[in-house]
Amino acid sequence: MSTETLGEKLRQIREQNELPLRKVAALLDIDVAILSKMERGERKLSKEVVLKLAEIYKCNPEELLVLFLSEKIMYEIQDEDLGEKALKVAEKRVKYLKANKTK
Amino acid sequence: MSTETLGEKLRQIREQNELPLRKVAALLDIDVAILSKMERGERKLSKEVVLKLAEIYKCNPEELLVLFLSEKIMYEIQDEDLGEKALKVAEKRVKYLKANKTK
DNA sequence: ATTCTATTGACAATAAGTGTCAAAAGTAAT
DNA sequence: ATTACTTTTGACACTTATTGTCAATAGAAT
Repeated sequence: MSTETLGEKLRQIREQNELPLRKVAALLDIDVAILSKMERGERKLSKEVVLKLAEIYKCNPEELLVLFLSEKIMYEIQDEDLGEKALKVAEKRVKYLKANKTK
Repeated sequence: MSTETLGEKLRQIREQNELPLRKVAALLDIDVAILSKMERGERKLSKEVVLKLAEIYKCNPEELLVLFLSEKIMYEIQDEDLGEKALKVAEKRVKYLKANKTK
């Protein structure tokens, strides 16, 4: 199982594409320092940035978005003993909401 | 399936115990207004408040805490299409962490 | 040494969350 | 309808988080 963080994965992709922070930051229209921190997990990524990065690197946004969301989730439950139970309850609710979306 | 919010459930329990907001708020050492808002979902509940309420109402804290955590999770994924996938990834990671906790 | 890249920390600006209070609204009983 | 009690609402100050900007520093490559 992959235990890579989103930031680490994004850095890896950027290096594969041989793009410097400078250029990517320019495309994102954010400061290099922020992007650097995002890749190292010192600053939070936003959904918008993740989507833009998927475009820039021409990769499937879904995988990145799932990782992005799951990290936000992990952050909420931290090391709670009841984390797993809470996840299961959340899953049931999401399914319920999806089933009743149109109603 | 229960689609009740934590606040609604807490209000219900309080009413079953026939306690006014005033008294519970005093026990919690918070303002009545805040408790009122918490029960109606206008203010966020904290883990501490949830635990204290479980004591006050003499009910099992686990159920309340699971609901508390799952609401925080739901808040993060909102109505994201990928929410369910993200939940599954988070679950895998939690299990992984739990398995490697002592290492 | 120079150039390009990346990291760090300080700082200000902004947004988000919290606590306090008092006025207003709702409820029930007499 | 007045009284007593409970609850809701909104304004406000206060604190805490988050975010953006910038410049100095460090690292790597040539």
